[in-house]
Amino acid sequence: MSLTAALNPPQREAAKYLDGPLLVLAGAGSGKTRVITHKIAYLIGECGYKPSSIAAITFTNKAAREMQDRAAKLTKDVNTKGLIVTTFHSMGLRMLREDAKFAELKPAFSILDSADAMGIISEILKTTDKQEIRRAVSRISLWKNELKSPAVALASAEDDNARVYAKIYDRYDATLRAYQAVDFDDLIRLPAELLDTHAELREKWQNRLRHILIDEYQDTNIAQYRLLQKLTGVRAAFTAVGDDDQAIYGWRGASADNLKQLREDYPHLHVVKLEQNYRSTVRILKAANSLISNNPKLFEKRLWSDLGHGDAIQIMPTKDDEHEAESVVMRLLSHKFQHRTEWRDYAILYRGNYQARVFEQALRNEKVPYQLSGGQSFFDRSEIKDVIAYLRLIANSDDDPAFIRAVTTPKRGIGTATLEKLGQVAATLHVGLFEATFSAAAASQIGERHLAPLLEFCNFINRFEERITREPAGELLNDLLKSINYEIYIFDQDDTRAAQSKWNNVMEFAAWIAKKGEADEKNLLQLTQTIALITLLEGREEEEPDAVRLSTLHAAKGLEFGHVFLVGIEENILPHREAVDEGRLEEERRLMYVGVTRAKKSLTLSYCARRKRARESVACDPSRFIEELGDDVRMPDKPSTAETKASGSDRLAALKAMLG
DNA sequence: TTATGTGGCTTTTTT
DNA sequence: AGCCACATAA
Repeated sequence: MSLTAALNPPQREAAKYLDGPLLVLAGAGSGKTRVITHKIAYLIGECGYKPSSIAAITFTNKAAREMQDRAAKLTKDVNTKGLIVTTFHSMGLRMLREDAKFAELKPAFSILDSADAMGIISEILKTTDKQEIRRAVSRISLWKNELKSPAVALASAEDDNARVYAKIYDRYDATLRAYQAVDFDDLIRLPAELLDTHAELREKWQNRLRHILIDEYQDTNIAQYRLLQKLTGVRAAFTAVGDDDQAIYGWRGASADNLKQLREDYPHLHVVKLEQNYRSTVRILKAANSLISNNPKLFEKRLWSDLGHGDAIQIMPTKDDEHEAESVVMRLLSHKFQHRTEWRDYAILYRGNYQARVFEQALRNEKVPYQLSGGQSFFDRSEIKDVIAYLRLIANSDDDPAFIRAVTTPKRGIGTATLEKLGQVAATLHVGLFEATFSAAAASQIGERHLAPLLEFCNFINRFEERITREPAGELLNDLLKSINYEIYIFDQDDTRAAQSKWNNVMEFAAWIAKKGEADEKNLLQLTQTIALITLLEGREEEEPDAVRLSTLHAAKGLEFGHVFLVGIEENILPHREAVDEGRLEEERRLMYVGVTRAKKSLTLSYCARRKRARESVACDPSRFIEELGDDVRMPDKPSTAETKASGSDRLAALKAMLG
């Protein structure tokens, strides 16, 4: 039995094509992941590739995990051990750890998260204005994603404004180097630069990897593309799979131009189009096609489906955000009752994470199990970040942001004034805060009363540093938590309920470390070095297997659901106001397109007449995108009165009565 | 100098 | 509802 027998002709062509670079233009629901997993199976099972010579690269850890699962299932009789399935960022991290010295980094360098990055920028700019900081961070990020160094950024700056930002970029990068730290963008940019400048590294990696498959290619940026080019070299053995209509990461430096660029850079590029949609009904697909036809076309592509017409797309006008959440949940309940579906068949998708709150409340009120995806990561919670700060500092004593967080949490009598002084000492000596603590200058400039706790803290860290590679990760972490009295600190800080939840998170983290340490035979140092890239969902996914999914549109890409509710489909939200102001309407439209094409059987859109924003209530208009869905989808003539709060609860009561 | 309490202000998307 | 700046107490 051929490993590609289950594919349709273009899918099979894509899976078996090995004569050079391949671009698969795969519309929504056309079997992208299927092609990639089958190709992996084919390469290993029929072409004799070693699993470890194949890399499949995705954008999120979740997608990577799903791909790993599907590939493993498909190749039951084929051994996939060693197969590399990762995100661009973890691939880059892997390379950078291995070849850190070429980048003048110690192997235990730290990875700074966005909060750390914003903190550094805030210091440089001497401001706390979030808007201003975010502008600088995003500017720098875009430069990094274009592989532009601070010097190049400065040279190519066109006005004073850009020159100022370029100088900030320069100081920011110097700061990172001093901390022996990298940010998320560096995880792509530095490996790409290393391969560019070091032939020996190029050779090493090109020999190791014989075929690379990239999912969601439309969302790659220049740095990622360059990394791919350097990894594949002249053989250019890669399969890029993407859909320009689903490019939604332009703000992160991704550009569908990369799709065009491929054609120019690889004249022999073979292109396969997948146009049959196996996911959605004709009605949903028609609306999606109608919507996206308002965007200029890069590659001509016509999606079709033979899954029947299906239900009409529903539009739900509501009074305000609370009413919207209640109405959606109610409609969901009645739909589930009528169709005998599972909770997991439903998804509620929205533009911004903040929109989730009202829906969570409404779902909780009705005891509907739900799972929140995207949003704040487990590792972004303050209590987890506290613990990680200790680990980071133990691993890398140059990591000043980690030092500051750890030394002040829990409070140990060291405040801003002392840290300020220590910072000055460190700056004149050109060392980190940790090392500066032990200097003669510190002894002379910082009073005994404040220096003593500093020294005690640093010695404490040193003692753990000696143990970190020797003792089991779980035990050592528990020891650390006990030593800093973290539980007491947590319960002092918050009321019992909040504290308990925080402490539970810490315990969950500790348990996760212990388990991971044993399973992968990794010590605490090794675990610390990968933590920054892992998200909450990895460990918790199975807890609530049958639950309604709450997700941002961005985080929903690549997923599909029987029944989808797109909520808050209003001007200023989708499309987002700033996106409209800055002329980025097309990407907003693609975001809407991604939402529409998540649905298999039914699609419901909702919007509010008024919405609470900050403290006051503001009037809202339905999104222009609703009209663009085509004649088949009609706006109701006037805001429906059928679904007011009162009648809503009545129907809900009736429904509950029926359910007994 | 450090730790804690209060009032004003705010929300795009993610590795 | 949460975060930050600022003011005040220890």
